[in-house]
Amino acid sequence: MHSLSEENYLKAIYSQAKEGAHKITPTSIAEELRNNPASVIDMLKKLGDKKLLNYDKVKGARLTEKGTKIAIEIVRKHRLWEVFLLEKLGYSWGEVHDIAEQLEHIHYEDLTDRLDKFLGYPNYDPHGDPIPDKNGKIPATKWQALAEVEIGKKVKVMNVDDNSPDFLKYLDKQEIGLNSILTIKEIQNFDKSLLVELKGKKEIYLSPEASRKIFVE
Amino acid sequence: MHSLSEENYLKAIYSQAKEGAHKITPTSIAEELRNNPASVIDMLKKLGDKKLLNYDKVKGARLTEKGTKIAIEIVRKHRLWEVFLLEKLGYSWGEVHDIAEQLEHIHYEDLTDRLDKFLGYPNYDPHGDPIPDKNGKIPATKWQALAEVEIGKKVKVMNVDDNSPDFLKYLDKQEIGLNSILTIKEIQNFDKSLLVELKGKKEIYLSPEASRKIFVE
DNA sequence: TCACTTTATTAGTCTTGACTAATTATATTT
DNA sequence: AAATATAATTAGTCAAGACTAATAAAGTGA
Ligand SMILES: [Mn+2]
Ligand SMILES: [Mn+2]
Ligand SMILES: [Mn+2]
Ligand SMILES: [Mn+2]
Repeated sequence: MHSLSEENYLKAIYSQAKEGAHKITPTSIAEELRNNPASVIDMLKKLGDKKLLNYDKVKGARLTEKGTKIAIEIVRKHRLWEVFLLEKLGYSWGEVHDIAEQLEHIHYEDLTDRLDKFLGYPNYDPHGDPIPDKNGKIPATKWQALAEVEIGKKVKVMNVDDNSPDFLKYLDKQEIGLNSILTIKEIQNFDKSLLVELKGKKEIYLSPEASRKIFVE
Repeated sequence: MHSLSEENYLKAIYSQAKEGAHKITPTSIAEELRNNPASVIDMLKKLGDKKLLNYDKVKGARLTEKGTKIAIEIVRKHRLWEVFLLEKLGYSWGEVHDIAEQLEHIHYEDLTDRLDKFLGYPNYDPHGDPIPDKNGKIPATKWQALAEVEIGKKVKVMNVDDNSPDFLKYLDKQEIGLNSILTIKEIQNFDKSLLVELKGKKEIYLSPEASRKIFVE
């Protein structure tokens, strides 16, 4: 098996690739892992030796098939544990991420699949992120940032792009969660803030930053 | 928080004390952790500096109150996770220990107590070991080794003293588990093997080693 | 008591995965 | 193009936690 550190690197690189980063650099990885580029370069060398990725200055870091597979397994575990923590232990969606960050590194024959079964084979985690299946297949999702939605449209919240406790607590306070139904009432000209109607409840203003982190269909 | 390694040392020392070891030495700890006495001495120094234990050559290692508290928390987590793995994920009692060995090191506010609640506040783990409560209280148990039971007595299996997959698989094959009802039929003179009747099922021979690891009431 | 065996301890190394500081490459501005 | 800023890389260090080999201390048996 791979060390906790190695796994976190693979996951970080995978997630940047998934977000469409055109080049994954020591600096970008260091930022994500909150460590420094010199450390990252050491690790890139090591993971390169293990054939889990290729790194060169021009193309940046790219996971090999083997590396991708491992990253996806960790993502799968992470998201399944999040579901567990929310549904079975009653944590809020703002708390589950940090705990799953640890649980994702527990390895044992069959553990992930049993957890999956126990949870009833969920397709999405508490933040609306898709859970890879046993074979690493990930349901494609094609949601739209709330910021892109036209005025007047009625949409459903499917995903949030920022799992930080801060942001999620902010949404909790606004009473926005997954599956909330929103209608765009106004877009402020001066800063692109949105005025949205939260179905049946109230109207609220959302900052442009927030509206770029909320995905809907 | 303390490192995974530190926690494993505290747990090892705690468990030897619990078993009534009159002196806990670098060698005995090294044996339990499958590492070597020189490493243990380094760690004893470190844990001593942190006031988690006192070590001297004559008295051996003794946990302080603070050290004991931490050890009990880890034991609590370990046993609760074992219950989870058995009851919710369907692992056998021979598999749960190794997984719990990893899970016991996951830390997060409230996690243990929520798990406890989710599991319905169990009192014993899958091996019959008592689970410390929220305050570290451990239900006293006063069971008898099967090896000590008189001929003719009918007893119930309450605990097994060896959590290794090997031993537990051996018991599975004999169809002995927690709560099995046994009647001692014969004690072989030449080696103290027991002939026991497994209620309603069959008669089997148990080696003296096995009968010292099975606790009954 | 003396030789022998077992334990404890120290000293020195090693690996992992960080870090800082210095250096070299690349990009951006002027 | 030169000056400047940013990014990548190298070199050297460090702490944690392990190990081996060497030495010191206890314990045991004859
Ligand atoms: Mn992680
Ligand atoms: Mn998530
Ligand atoms: Mn452990
Ligand atoms: Mn147990």
